[in-house]
Amino acid sequence: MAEGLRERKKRETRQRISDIATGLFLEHGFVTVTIADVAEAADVSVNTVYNYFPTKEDLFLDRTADVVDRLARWVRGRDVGESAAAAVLRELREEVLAVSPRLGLMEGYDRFMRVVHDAPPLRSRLWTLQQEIQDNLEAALREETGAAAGDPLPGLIAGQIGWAHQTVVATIGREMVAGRNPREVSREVLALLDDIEELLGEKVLNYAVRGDR
Amino acid sequence: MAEGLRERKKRETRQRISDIATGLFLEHGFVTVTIADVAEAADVSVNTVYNYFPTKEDLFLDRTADVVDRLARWVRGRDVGESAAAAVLRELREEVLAVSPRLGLMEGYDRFMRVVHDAPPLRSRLWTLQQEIQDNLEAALREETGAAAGDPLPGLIAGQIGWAHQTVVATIGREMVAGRNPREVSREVLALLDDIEELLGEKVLNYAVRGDR
DNA sequence: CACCAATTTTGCAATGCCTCCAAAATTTCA
DNA sequence: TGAAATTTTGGAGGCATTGCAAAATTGGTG
Repeated sequence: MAEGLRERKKRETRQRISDIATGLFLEHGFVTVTIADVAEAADVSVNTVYNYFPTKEDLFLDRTADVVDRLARWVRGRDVGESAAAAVLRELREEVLAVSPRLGLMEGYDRFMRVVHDAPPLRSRLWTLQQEIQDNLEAALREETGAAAGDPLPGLIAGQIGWAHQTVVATIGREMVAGRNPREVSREVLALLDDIEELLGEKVLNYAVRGDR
Repeated sequence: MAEGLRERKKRETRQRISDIATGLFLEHGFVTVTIADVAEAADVSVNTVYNYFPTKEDLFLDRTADVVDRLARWVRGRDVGESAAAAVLRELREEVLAVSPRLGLMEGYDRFMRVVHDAPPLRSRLWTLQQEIQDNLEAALREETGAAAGDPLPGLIAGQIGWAHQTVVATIGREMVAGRNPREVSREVLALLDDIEELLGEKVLNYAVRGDR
């Protein structure tokens, strides 16, 4: 089923606005660039920008749909005999070892993080994102373990796993902003992951182990 | 040395604005009430409000000076033979057992939390507060342990202890908003603290034990 | 008391995010 | 081609926040 001209143009317009906005933000910072600037550069009206993006932050932090499910997906996909925490640590190690851009291990990520760093609204947005990640993780843990409704454990475990993930991401961001190169940071974060695993309690590391069959 | 008339009036004006603002926010919510409303109710100009409070959020979240040091203070004051985490858990248990208003265990705290709950800027402010608490804790841990500059452990331990604290505070807030009464919540959170302690790793629970002498 | 200096309060203008609403332009389809 | 649906646009306005300079208040001095 072919996609209509209308849909295509909408998608293109949206993408163009997002790209131009991102470019401007990377160049001049988030606070400096106004929505009017973006609109003018994209050759649309200010209202059209608001047609596609509810807030200014959405212009910069667009592709976050897959990251909100990341931890939940990793947990649901854990191996037989593997716990939720172990699965997340394993996936984290794989990404870090592969110097994956998904975690920010890429050339130019420092510029991106710097923009976020000195724009409070963007940092605030990342916090709510982290919250969503953790909520989804908690929901996944509840489903996977069939925990009772009043059981606080899934929330607590989600908090611990979320902390580990958040710590890794934050460290990568900090080091990249500091000007380090991705491979260096990768090596360092692998060591950090070992430290993190050593800190986690047995209960955490053995929660929601996937049974046989 | 007596305090001049000028200083006294300043302090009084500031307090009056803060009180009136808090009252209005509790009554009508944070988003609904404008700064102009506050100014009019306090019988000052809008600019005078900004003279005392940098942002609207500061009108509601004023007295936060002591809370940013809380965890660091608790750690610095830990007993001989007691670890940092143990000290924080002990202090938390004492506050919860005493149904202390400092953690939100008081009649009327639900209204306060409800205002925060549905005002994104206020929640955002609380996140930065939590960050400050944790940074101060990390600094305290570094001082107390004399950890090397590059050692990631103080930061990680601060993260774990901060998580425990944050979890307790968040739970209290959630339950109070749900309409539960303080004593009930106190009992529940004591159980939660046991769960939390069971989840923490040995390394965390034994970090920065205060030596003899 | 009268006056000067420091401090505080206030008014005014402006910027920027964001919302609402209705008119104009564009695209789809019969 | 023409009506219907959709998108774009313009304009007005609310609100937080900032900057600036005038006006009011206060403290101390002669």
